[in-house]
Amino acid sequence: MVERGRRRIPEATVARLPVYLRILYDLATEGVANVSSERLAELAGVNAAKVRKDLSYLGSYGTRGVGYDVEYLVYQMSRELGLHRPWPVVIVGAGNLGQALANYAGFQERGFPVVYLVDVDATKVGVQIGQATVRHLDDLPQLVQEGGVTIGVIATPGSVAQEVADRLVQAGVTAILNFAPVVLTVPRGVSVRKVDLAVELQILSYYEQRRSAAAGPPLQAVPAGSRRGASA
Amino acid sequence: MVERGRRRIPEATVARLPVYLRILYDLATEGVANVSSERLAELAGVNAAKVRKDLSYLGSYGTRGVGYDVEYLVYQMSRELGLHRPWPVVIVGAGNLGQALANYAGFQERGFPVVYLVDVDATKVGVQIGQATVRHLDDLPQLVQEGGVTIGVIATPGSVAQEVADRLVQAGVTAILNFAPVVLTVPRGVSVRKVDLAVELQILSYYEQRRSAAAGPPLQAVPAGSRRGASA
DNA sequence: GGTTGTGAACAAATTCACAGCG
DNA sequence: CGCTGTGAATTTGTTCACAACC
Repeated sequence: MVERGRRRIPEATVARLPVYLRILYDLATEGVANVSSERLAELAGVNAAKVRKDLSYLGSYGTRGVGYDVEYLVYQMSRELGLHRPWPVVIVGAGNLGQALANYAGFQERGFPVVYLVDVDATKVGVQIGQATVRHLDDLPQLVQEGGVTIGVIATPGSVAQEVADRLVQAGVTAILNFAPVVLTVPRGVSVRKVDLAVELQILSYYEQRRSAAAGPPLQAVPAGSRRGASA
Repeated sequence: MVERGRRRIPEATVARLPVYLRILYDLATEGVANVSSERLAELAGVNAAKVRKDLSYLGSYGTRGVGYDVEYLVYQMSRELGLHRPWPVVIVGAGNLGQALANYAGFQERGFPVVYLVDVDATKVGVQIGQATVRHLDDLPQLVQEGGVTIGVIATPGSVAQEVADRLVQAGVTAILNFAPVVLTVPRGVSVRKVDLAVELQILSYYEQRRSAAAGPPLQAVPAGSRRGASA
């Protein structure tokens, strides 16, 4: 039985841990052995107190007066995020976006091998894209089973996204990353994260519009404004 | 002089408005003239009180006992988000992702025409992708000027993302959507939003790992768990 | 009657500030 | 002395619950 003292980590913190992790990897690669919350905060573009609080949810892995051991923190953080093992992924939708995602090396590198790319278009079936072969949507249950897939990525048009989600869940997938501009309904216990590219631009648009309304139209100097939708 | 009673809308609300807007468009297309906060909440996957509070930041555009006029709400919301005019976009990086984004019709449709795709690779220059022509990175200042571009999308490898951001800002861009897995540093007043695909998967991984640790490994039934990273 | 709009209660997240420890 | 870890204070976001109004 897998059992540990499982703290519940706040959502906001969970969303930041992968960012710290990437930075820690980089530091490790540069041969940096130790890092302070101050430095890590600077690299992550956040407040140092926030870093310390976030890391404290993992346990007390720092050393007072010194900082955090980079390697050890990478290890603990990876473990907590479940990255000690690969999570094979299936991408549904072999259009532009699906293909680009399948070709994106970052998935593979960070432990999310794209084992299958799935589409309804029979003419695409069999084609090799990145590490993945295109298979037919109807084979989903079998593929999920055989590939040990628990995470699905939806890269289809919005019109079919809900149906695809249903089929993914039916096939046994319990986590979905949705690129379709649609709000998905899934059973309780299934995780969904959404990436809506146009929504991101619309959010930027809001702050752009405010800028121009505030500063008087045709000017591009930056008048020391306050924080905007920035995550810099 | 552009001047209005400019309320400051909370960030969390700004991030949801585009979602409501898309739903309202769909409703309008279906010929629905009126919608209640309850119904809109259901479609957006949120709480009805939240919808009302969010919409109240736009002004009092509902009718008690009736609901919200769909067309009118679309109009007001678009105006507030700055969507009454197009925001031409330049995408930097003509790799897989950059090309997929340039081909994505949703940008154009929602008022973000991709006017240029920019790359350092001279062999790509001149190629037509979607509505955009590939141009050389060195032409950025000129392109931004001529195209009236204020929003840039970074679809390059992480290693050059900061430099690209600097050049975008230098060229006059004031909002950046960053797909590179890097924390960007930009001057105050420049908006940045980040989409990190691997980070999204790592967040899902956390909840997946928790699931398997909790339920005992090889099982795929859903034991009525509590809410997870879901935005369904 | 039905639904909005909003103060007030509550919850989550962030930041402060400092005791505790290496 | 320096930096972590964390209670306490503050800010931001969510939800409740109901008066106001059509």
